[in-house]
Amino acid sequence: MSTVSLVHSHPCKTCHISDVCLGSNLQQSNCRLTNAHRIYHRKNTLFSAGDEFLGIYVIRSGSAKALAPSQSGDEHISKFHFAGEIMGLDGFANGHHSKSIEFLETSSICFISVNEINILLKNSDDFNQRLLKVMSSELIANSAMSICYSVYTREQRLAKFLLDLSTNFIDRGQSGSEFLLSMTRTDIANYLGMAIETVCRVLGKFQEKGIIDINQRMITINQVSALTNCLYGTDYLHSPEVNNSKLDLYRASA
Amino acid sequence: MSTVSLVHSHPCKTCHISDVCLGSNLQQSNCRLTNAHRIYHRKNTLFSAGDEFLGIYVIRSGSAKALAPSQSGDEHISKFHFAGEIMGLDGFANGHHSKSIEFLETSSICFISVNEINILLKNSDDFNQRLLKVMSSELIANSAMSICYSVYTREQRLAKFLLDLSTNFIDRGQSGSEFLLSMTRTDIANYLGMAIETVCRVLGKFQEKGIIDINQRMITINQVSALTNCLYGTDYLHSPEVNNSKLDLYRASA
DNA sequence: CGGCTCTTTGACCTAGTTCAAAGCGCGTGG
DNA sequence: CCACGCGCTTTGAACTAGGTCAAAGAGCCG
Repeated sequence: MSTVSLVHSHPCKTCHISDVCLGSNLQQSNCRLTNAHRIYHRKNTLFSAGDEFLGIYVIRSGSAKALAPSQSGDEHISKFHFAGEIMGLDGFANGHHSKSIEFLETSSICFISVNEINILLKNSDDFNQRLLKVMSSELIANSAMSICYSVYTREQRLAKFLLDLSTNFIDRGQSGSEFLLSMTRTDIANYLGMAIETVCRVLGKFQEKGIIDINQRMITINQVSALTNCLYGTDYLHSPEVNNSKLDLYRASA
Repeated sequence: MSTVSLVHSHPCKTCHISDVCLGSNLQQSNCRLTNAHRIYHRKNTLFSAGDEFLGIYVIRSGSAKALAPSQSGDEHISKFHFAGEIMGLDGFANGHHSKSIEFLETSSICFISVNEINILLKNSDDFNQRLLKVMSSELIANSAMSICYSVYTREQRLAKFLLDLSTNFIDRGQSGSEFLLSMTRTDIANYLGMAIETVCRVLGKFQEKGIIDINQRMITINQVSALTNCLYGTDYLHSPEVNNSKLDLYRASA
């Protein structure tokens, strides 16, 4: 099993996200990847729609948004990316990216070139399986988003958004109940397919009910159960006489 | 390069969809696949959400719908599948299918088992690349659907739906302007995230304008340009004084 | 012919958009 | 240190696209 060639490099085995990273199997072969640790800042672009597909990118820290261009000129945010996720998988289809990636905050990025990918595919069954797994998972996540767009109310969309963020943070060892949003309300509205005013109103309603506290970009989720109920249960929000402890109880027994 | 083992089999090189099929590279190795040519009928199920991932399925003829279950009990149609397409790619993520597949009409299916996939991945770079390509393309198509759900009006959704169907039929060598819908209005409504009544009304409007003719499940598209205008242009439908030849002209020069 | 599923049409109603305007926090320059 | 401007957020009021409800037509099969 050959070692991937390298220039400016960083051994995967010492990377702090190696346990979630697609490339973590590379530890075994003590491989190093070129271009690791490149830093980008807010509003920087990783690549643009139409750019040649040079490789895939692992986000080590920070966050970014994936923008799909539309004929009408404006762009649709198709995904927010967080640490551990892979960006650029859309490039396999035809050698060009169909979306752009723009960072929301200072972020550290690890690059795996097409050449390196091909070598890894040839030499590592594990890498091969992981890549398929990642792409398959993305397909499933997309399906979930489609359902969100096509049948959820705006309240449900925001509930799902907050819950997804929360589990995302938990997965990365951070607090799932208190975190900072790296995106603007406008970004959220765009991503969820609703008007920015509605985002504000719904978040306001959640806060009124005591389900969350929101201060600028700082979010505290007080009652996860109320959010899951909003998503899956019958209209919890429209029966204000039900108190919160009951909701929590209901969830625990469900 | 080894040959894939087989039981009841059919050589890929003689398959009528070999030029669009993922497995067509297998021609080179003169491989055969097990379980080829299994026939399913309307309302038959290929697999259900939660079922173990045994392999992927190529649809040789006919059509099917992919159903994503939701907590509320009802199902969302996440995709219609036609000849040449691969079904079951969602299984790579965790070894189980997240969606069900139900046939819309009598269909012929070719099965490629997990075992065969792994052998192919090991022995054929081409297969490997194709599989990534197919999944990446699916990711891109999903993004397009997300935009459709999140920002398009119901008219635009139906325009996109008809145009997509049309190009689909053309790709398979059939007429893109006259074809039979294999799905019900209810299916279309579910897929596009709208009420069935709205589907009827919009289709009725398209017909009134002379853009399409629709008779039961039989569709004739008279003016592709009007549909693309509906999708991308400014509100064509609300300026009835513009006649169709002008629209066609506009499109040709665009 | 009766019962079935699927489709169409009409009338009403509401969730969510659009438009308008004001509040608010933060960085920059004087 | 303050004032100004700018990007972002919030809130209110009016409007509408599209959903829901209801009922009737239309093909199809035993």
